[in-house]
Amino acid sequence: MFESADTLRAFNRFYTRQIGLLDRSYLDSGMSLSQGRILYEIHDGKTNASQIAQHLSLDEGYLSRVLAGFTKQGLLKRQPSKEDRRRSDLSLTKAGAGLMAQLIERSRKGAKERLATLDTVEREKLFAAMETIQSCLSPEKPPSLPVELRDIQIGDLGHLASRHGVLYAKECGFDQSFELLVTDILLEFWRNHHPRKERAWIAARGDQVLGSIFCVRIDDQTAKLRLFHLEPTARGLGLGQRMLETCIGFACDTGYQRMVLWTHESHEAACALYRKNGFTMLSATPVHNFGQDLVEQAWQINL
Amino acid sequence: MFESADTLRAFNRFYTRQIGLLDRSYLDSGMSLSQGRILYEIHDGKTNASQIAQHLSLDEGYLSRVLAGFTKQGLLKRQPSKEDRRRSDLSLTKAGAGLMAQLIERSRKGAKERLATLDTVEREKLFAAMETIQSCLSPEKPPSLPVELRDIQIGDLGHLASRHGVLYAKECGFDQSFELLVTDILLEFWRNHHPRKERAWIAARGDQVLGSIFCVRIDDQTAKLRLFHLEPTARGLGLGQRMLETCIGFACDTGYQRMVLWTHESHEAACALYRKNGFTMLSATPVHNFGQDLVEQAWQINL
DNA sequence: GATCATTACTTGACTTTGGCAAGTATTATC
DNA sequence: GATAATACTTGCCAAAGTCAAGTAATGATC
Repeated sequence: MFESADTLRAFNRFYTRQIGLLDRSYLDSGMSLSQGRILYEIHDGKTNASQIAQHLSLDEGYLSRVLAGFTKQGLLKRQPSKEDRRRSDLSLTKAGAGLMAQLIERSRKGAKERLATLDTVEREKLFAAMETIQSCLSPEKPPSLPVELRDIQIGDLGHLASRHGVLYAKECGFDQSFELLVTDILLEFWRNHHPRKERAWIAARGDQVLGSIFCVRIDDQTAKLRLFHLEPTARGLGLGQRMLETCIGFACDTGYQRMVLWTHESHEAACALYRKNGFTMLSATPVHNFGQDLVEQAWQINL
Repeated sequence: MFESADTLRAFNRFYTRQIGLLDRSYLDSGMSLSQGRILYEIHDGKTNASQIAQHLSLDEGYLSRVLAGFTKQGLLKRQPSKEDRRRSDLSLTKAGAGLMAQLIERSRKGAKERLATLDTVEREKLFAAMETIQSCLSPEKPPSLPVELRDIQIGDLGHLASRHGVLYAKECGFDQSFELLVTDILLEFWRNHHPRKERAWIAARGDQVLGSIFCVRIDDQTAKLRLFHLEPTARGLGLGQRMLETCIGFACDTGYQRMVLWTHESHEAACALYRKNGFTMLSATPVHNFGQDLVEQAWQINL
């Protein structure tokens, strides 16, 4: 059986090979990969041996000898540290810095060659992907951005219409008319919504939109829940519950007596959530809509 | 000065470290990383030594000795191949397969631990990123999908509105009203466009939308070019020119006498493209629109 | 302020890794 | 049927890397 961990393992194998190609005789310098990495770390500002040993997880004995070798070749200066006389302060000599500059140039050239087969679009995607991986796998990774429920902003209208259209097409086979309907609803909301009695929340992490929920006014006593959706990848995190609570809470605070909503029988997860939160189903009607046979349901909750 | 190649280099360093952590004594098996990789390749179905040597870029001499070692330890069976008697067919013994299963289990456990800190959304992003990197950097990578100019489909309406809204907000400081206007135009097009006299093209690579261009009817003699845009990452590939040619070509074939368009002075790249393709500017009018002071331009070409 | 533990290295002794070149048997190619 | 190429194998060797023990300095504890 396939496990998601295998995806990570496959990538590790892939990138191990990728790096292996750069390996033997680091950039034709006659240095090993390890030596090159050590020199790079000094160039990069590491000033003592144990830092480097830890960062690259190298044996200190081996490192010690490599550093002695560098010193002998005139690439490295070592001075006993003033703060801590056990340590040596490491710094490159002119020759060392010169060599490093050469190596960096060569490494850049290699990287450029790799990138040459890619156009701008692919390159952007590649870099974005690399950043994602680094931020996900770094042990010091900043705790992932919190999911916030924010107000609607530029770009959301179209994005929500698009995602509703695509997801309902994929999951329920809806045709284009559904996207148009959603667009109409969104336009109407933007142009005419009552700022205090109506509100939309976008669930977002950073600039990634995960879902939406709207509360709109039917009359002074009745609010309507609309455009509730969650991206498939964001399901199962309790986010739907949080959004629903927020929306019901707003309707309560605003003074509505009840909240209604329309949905379809096939949305089982959503229906379960409505029921759990105190909604009851008022009616179920077979209809043909958006190119599909559906059972439309009306739900209500007293606030 | 920073070069984009440095992004790749930094990622290589990052992942080298990442892999280095798995390195010494491969998963506590007493095997080196290389040995572990070799065993894995046999498990994975490689049946002869030169295949493995090539895949892992290892020395054949070294490989030969490692395989001899495995055989001695009872992990590996080697039989002279029937098709080619220079080769040996490699396969794991029961003991070898058992060890491999253990190692895979251990490796999975490690991978799971890594992934445990991530939630579903982040994991999805991580896997998508890994796939991107593999497909970009694989030497055998399928030549990147071609950019096609396709018809409009479900999800495009909202997506285009959103991207127009966001890009114009970012690049020109436009306010929300622009996204609403674009949405109206798109809705109108979807609902009422003349199937033979009007047309939209979406520039897309796979499921990634790169830009759009529309040709709509003003009257029997006059076509109008609308909603021409390119994602920033897709600029400089000659794609704009291709889209413009396609659009003008369609207007010609359809029997229009001329094509008009509206744009703003600040869109210098687009204006240059229009001029290059035979458009002339008819008028320039200062206006206040979308929250900005703009110079609106009308352009025309005789077909 | 003496003692013990820890850190930052160094050194010696050793094993493993893996590169290079030369050799053998087999197969492909012209 | 000669020549070239492939699929290994073997010997030789240097470099890479490990392990354990040692020194000197610092930090922690009572």
